[in-house]
Amino acid sequence: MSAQPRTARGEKTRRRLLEAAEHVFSKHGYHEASVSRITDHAGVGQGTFYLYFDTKLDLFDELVEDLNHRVRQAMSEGTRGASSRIEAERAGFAAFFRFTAEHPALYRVVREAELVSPEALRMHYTRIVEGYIDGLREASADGEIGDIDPTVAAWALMGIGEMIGMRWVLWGDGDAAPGNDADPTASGTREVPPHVLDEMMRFISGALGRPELVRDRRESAGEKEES
Amino acid sequence: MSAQPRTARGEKTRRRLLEAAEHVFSKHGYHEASVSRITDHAGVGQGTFYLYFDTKLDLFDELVEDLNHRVRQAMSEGTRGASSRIEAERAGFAAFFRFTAEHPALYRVVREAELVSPEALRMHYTRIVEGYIDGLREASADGEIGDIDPTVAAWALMGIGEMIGMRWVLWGDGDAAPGNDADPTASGTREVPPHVLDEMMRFISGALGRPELVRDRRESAGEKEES
Amino acid sequence: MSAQPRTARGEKTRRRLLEAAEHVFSKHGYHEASVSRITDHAGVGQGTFYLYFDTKLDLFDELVEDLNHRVRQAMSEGTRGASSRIEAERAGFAAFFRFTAEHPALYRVVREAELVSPEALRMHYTRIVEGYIDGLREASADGEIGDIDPTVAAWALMGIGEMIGMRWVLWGDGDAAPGNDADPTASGTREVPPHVLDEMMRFISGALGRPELVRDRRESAGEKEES
Amino acid sequence: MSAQPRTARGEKTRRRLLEAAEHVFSKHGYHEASVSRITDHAGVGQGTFYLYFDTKLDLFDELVEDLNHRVRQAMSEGTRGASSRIEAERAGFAAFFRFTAEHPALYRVVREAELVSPEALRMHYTRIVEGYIDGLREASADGEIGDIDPTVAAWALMGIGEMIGMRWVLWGDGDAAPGNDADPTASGTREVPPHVLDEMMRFISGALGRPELVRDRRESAGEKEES
DNA sequence: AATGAATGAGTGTTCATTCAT
DNA sequence: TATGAATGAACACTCATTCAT
Repeated sequence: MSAQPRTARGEKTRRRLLEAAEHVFSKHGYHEASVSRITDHAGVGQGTFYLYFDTKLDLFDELVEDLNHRVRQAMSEGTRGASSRIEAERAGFAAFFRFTAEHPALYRVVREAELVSPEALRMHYTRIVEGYIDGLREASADGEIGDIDPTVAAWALMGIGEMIGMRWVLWGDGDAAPGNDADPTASGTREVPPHVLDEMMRFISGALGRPELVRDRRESAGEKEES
Repeated sequence: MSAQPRTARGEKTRRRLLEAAEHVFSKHGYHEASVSRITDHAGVGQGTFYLYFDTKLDLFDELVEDLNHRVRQAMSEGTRGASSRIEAERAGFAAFFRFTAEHPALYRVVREAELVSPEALRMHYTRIVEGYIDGLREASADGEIGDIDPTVAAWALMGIGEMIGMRWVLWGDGDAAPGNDADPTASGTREVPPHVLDEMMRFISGALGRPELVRDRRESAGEKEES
Repeated sequence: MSAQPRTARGEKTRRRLLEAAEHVFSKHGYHEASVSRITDHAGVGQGTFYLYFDTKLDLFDELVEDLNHRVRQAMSEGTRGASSRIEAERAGFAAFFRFTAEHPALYRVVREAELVSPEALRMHYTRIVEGYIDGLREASADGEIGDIDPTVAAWALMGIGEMIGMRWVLWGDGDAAPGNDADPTASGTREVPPHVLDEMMRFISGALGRPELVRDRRESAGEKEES
Repeated sequence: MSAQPRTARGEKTRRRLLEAAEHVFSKHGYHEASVSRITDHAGVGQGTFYLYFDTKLDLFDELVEDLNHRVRQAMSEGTRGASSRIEAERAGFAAFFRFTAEHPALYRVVREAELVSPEALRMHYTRIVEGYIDGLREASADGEIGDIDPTVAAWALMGIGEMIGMRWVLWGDGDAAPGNDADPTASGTREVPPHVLDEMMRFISGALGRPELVRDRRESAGEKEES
């Protein structure tokens, strides 16, 4: 594993490297993000990198893990205080999208991980999914949702979140002219439009076996628009 | 675009390169798949590559496009003859998973595309999604499904398919020891277990607003198991 | 040596290649002028090149020789009918500059020849210089010029012509913004400004030992300007 | 510009590369002088090159500039203490020829520059010419030479020096068998024979409008020989 | 703890040339 | 006569990593 700093100064340097890495990875991806670019961005010498990380891949794995902690925390904070499973789901997705918008690295780094560090990627998804599964199981026990297989449902939810996030957060609302090579991060600040979130939640509510919730909201909402 | 061969011999060589590329890209990803590895695999000289493709990226784009045509064809063939939207959906997913199992390149190449050729990736997803949208709109007009926003639903379906495919087709059934760097293609021959497909379809049926179908099937199925 | 065409059609193809070569060499220099660029420009297949020339260098040598014939012819035509050596000299230089303006290849190709085909370059200069020497010797015998060593004088004249040509024909009049990478040929259409030619001839007249000619012209001209 | 070394060790390495480059460029010209040949000659790894120079062209430009400084310094040192303009001119040319003999790179590199880095070449000639112009203007003000246009005269002098240098320094005295591809540097150790320098100076003296100086020397010299 | 110098294997790409048709 | 396909050596350049200071 990578060496742990023994002093406060070292601790600071290590953190600087991690932050620089998130920035550089999220902008350029794993392969284009050279160690020297990272150290330049962190303002340290090139050799310093190897004081704290064994290899570039090492840093990558750590970054994925770190991001994983952070999304999950953001999501669980987002869902705290939700009065129903569906509400919790919605809050969780909203938190996920917000996090994605603020840290596009999540997307770019994680997607590339499939080919760079498959293990890290599986761990990442599995951990998030486990959170879903727990929630779904509880909700099922409480009769809040139908008796769908929580594992399959959890992976499906994971996929929905990832794809909707990519489509609306990462790419923007689709009218934006694509091909903005200049700064791929630029589009990362978008939000998922409210009606997309609404429709997505109706989709999920139905999926989880409480169509009445869906119908309720639909009736109260009155109108609905097309995307 | 890339130069077209003017003779039958050239045509054959070009196809050999494309096939080699699919193999090498799917095994190593874009960055590790060097041009020389591709030409070696195709059994041609390195210079020959540039007779048919301007750059490595050029070939990549063409490959993504080619795969896109092929999945979509596989899916539309799979759905031909389905008697309802839900049945069509199921057949489409089954075809998609089968294709993925046989061409793991789809996954690996496409996921990496986000960082290599974003435009190609957007095109890829967008085209598949458009097919979904059309189907959903028709089904909605026929009263077969609820009035969910077809665009949002389509992207959600795309996400579900991708994630379930990654989880069960690419990774295998989860008990398999991971970390098999030696030949990541190996796990690509798995199938999505039937009950996973069943649960996934129940999830989707509910989502699309015809819970009665769900209930029906559930009752007729009698038992249900956990993943 | 390079093969000679046996038919009229072959003769035409060969000439097309030579013309394309002059164009491409003069625009890009020897190294950047690939055989394929030449054949493309000539509108023939790549293999056709080797029907008429053994190597790229072969073509280069032939081109230098061809250009040499053409400049010398242009110069001797230019001097025909001159009533004095000095007048002949002036007419010769004017013809040389005109030729250079119309065929920038002369400059670019010949200068690069030093490193590509030294023999061709020596031959080129030597032949032109020999023409000068003959003329100077005659003029000296006629008492038209002083008794300067004709060989040294001839090389000096060669140098003057080349440098003035580069400075005023190739580069333009010096006020032109440099760095015109776009089309280096563009500047090749300039002329040597008349007063530069005048001053150059006064310089040469003095050098050749007939200062009275210089004085005469200077007096009749009255004014003189600075460059 | 290219990165500057931050330590003494780096400084030494950079200088080694510059020296190797002069050697290799002067022997093979820009195109044949591969980076690996240069680094081999310098005894450093190939990657080291890019620590100090951004590109091969970068190094080339720097080398041209460096050579330019050095010739001009050699020339101005050579002319120091000359008692007349004509004497200064002679000393300057002698210094120029000596430098050329010792650093054939001047010739080969500079001539190729026309096609490799036109800007560098123009700068090179222009700077030398500016030195000439200053000297000529002074001499003209002192009545030492006629009132020839100094700019035109300066370029003419530049051309004479370059051509005579090529003919007698680079090629040797003309009897030497040409075509010595093996080591083109070999011929670079020649000197301009004294009588060639004499005749060249008579040519120039006449050109600059002080024919009496010419006559004087001619009379005192008595005889003259052919080259 | 920190660094800049150094490296060499590796990359994508070009090109003069050969050859079967 | 003419061609386009094929080649492999060569090139400029990058980069993760090591090491002396």
